[in-house]
Amino acid sequence: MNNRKKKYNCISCPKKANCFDKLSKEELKLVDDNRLEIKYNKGEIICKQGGFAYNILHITEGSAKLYVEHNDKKLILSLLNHTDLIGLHSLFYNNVLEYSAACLENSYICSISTNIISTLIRENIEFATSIISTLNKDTSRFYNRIISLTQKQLHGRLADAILHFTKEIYNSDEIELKLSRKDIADFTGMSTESAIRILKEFHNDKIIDLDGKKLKIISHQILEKLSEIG
Amino acid sequence: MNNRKKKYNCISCPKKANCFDKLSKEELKLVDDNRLEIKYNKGEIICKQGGFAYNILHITEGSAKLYVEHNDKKLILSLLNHTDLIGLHSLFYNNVLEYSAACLENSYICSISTNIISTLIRENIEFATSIISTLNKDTSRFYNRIISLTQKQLHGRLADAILHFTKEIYNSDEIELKLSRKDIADFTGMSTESAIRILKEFHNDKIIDLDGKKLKIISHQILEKLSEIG
DNA sequence: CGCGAGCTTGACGTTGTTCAACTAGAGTGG
DNA sequence: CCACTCTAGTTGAACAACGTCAAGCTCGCG
Repeated sequence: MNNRKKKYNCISCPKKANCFDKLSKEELKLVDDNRLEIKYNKGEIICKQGGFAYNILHITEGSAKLYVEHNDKKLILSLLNHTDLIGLHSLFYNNVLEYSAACLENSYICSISTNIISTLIRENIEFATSIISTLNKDTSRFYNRIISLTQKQLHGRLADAILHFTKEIYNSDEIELKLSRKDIADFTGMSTESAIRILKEFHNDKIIDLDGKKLKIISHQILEKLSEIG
Repeated sequence: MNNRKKKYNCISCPKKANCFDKLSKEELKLVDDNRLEIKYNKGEIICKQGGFAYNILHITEGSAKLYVEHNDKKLILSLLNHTDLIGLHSLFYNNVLEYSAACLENSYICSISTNIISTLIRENIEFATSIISTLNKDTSRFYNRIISLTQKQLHGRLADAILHFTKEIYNSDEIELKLSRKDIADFTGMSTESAIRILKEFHNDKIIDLDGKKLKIISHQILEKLSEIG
């Protein structure tokens, strides 16, 4: 499996997901020997809803969107970066993926067989509890998403999205979005036109400063308020 | 802790959640010795969003609704019966609950300290993987819920709900709902009035037969179609 | 018998989508 | 270098979906 030169290796990889910190050097070596490193271009699909879930994916470099599809409509559930693993939700449950993921920029993805991960879970209880912790963190994000999407109106949903991007994804008030307007609409569960209209409204009302994909928060206070009142 | 007479005991309990099948008799004894059995009346709250998550709850008899609250509005995420455990999503992650649960009828609830469950997870890897499986099954239900709630219109959402109740909760085409009209609305993310109107529409169109809380499916086909087209 | 909670109905207003047209910018081939 | 095309982004108007409000109803219960 090691027939291609890899850019990273698991033992020294500075971007490995948290749960891998629980693994010994020998265990990391096992992962390293059994992974593939794949380069994807912007827009390419990493894994597909309805397909087999044989691998756990890790974004070593780049970023991706995770989404579910229904009748040609998409809902982006989350944005992924190197802190996330894709596919954990199929472990010990089913081997069919319930979501798709696609790259938002050119990315390097590590692919590890679920067998390897399952084996490590069975052999290293610290790793196992860390996986449970990771799963539950994901679920926690779901609760926030589902409240936002079902209980709030467009302005509240968009405020949530902007706060999520700046606080949790980029950790900066001034960001360069990798999402298209349609992606923003798919993330907030509204039509593209509505997303554009409200973004412009926020801009005109000096809540944000928006120039193409450059976004800067001007008033945290108003965004938080909009998020709260829904 | 054993100062009150209990109606059930873990070793012989016919209704224990699946993951407890992985425990030895000694381990089940440990659970049995460290649990409380509490009788709740219909409508009473079992656990509260924002409160501490010190216990894992199991519905030994009865049923409950699990919901999230935001600005006085509720969204019922799922209906619970004896196959479910409440509180697993806080394990190894945080000790604050992200949802509430309330009884839909008079119920017996077992309360087990998360410490006991954590210990068992660390000591019994089959139990641990079974917990992961349970968590992932829950997440899978979330995917369906979030698609239903965000991508479908009222008729599709209500069709989803009816199919869910009959197929997954009661496993019968003819059921006696324990939910009020408002609960149905909270489950499908619509106003009470809309829920009533569309239920009546389904009744008039001979898709279901509805008399108070007695519900019978007449046309699976149309319900499935409505669910599909959204 | 009267009270109150849950249920039901119709009228109306708001929210958000759809549709169609238009614009700007990036890539392509002659 | 200039049409040409293609895609993403933008705008306004019409329309549909859905919630809100207010009123009336029903049924169980004290």
